[in-house]
Amino acid sequence: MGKLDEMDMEILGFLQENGKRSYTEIAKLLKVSEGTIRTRINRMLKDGVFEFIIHMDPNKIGLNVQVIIGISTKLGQQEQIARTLNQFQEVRFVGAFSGRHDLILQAYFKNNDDLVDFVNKDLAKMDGIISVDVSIELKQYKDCFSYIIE
Amino acid sequence: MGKLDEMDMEILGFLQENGKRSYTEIAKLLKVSEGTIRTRINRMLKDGVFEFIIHMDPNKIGLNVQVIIGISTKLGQQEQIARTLNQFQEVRFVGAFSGRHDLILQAYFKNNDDLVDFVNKDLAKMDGIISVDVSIELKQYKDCFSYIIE
DNA sequence: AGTCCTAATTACGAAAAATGCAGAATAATA
DNA sequence: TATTATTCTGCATTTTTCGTAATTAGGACT
Repeated sequence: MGKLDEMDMEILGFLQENGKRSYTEIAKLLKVSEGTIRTRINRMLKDGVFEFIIHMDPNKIGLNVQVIIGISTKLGQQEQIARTLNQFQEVRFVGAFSGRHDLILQAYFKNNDDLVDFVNKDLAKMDGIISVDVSIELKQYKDCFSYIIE
Repeated sequence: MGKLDEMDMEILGFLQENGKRSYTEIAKLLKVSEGTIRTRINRMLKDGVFEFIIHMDPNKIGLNVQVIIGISTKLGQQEQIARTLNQFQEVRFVGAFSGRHDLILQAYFKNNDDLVDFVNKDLAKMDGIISVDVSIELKQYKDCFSYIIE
């Protein structure tokens, strides 16, 4: 999988501003042909460099309780716990981390009851969890997906 | 801003699988006209229900150090600190939380040096920060954007 | 029921974009 | 320089989007 060159990064730069930009428009901006942009975008998609998605506002679709949960796990059980967490639709993000918590996850719930059920039933059932540290989001200041620095 | 009905949620359900689906395709799937899908998508975009974006793999664009940082702030200075954090390109997410940390942020860096600079220079300069708890991502298990549960 | 009003849906032609490929240009290697 | 592989361009075809007008559906009210 070849490395990205300057033009690839510029294409990503335009797309991160607006995922709906057309090949044609980007081609005009970069003064190359439409086919060039198309080839490069398809290659990057194939290589998993990026994907076209939608970003929904959780609150607007009824997911009003957003949390970040730090989990300490018993040695050797981290991976298995992470895989179990993966399977929950409510869980948006799971990662293994160095630092205070072994695993950190982000999850969205309709309401507090659903969160409490998740923590007290689903998490409580899992073997190998030492401790759980729940942080409930009170206010969101930033949630952006444009992290190419030009 | 009206509430979303069943068809809106179905449209979001299709788009969350693939942000490139066409009006035409979704229309066929839901057995309505293309114009209906277009009208509804445009209304949801106007209302901020969702947006079309790309999701880049940080590692594939050279951002190999991903962190979650918890920050404890002095009373009354949280908002101002959050706004300062917003301005950093490296910072992808900032929220105010209940729990152990007042603010939690997610950020991506090219390398450890850039992370260290951010923590020891940028964060250290900010007034009102009591403590900082850096967790470095070792492995990502899940990072998905499909959180409509059907 | 019937009328009025509003919002949602459909229909359709025109413009724009995506797609599939062939051929030209470019770069890389021997 | 010749050769090969890769990238880029140009163009015809198909598909999608877009603008808009006509139609339909659903209330609210008499």
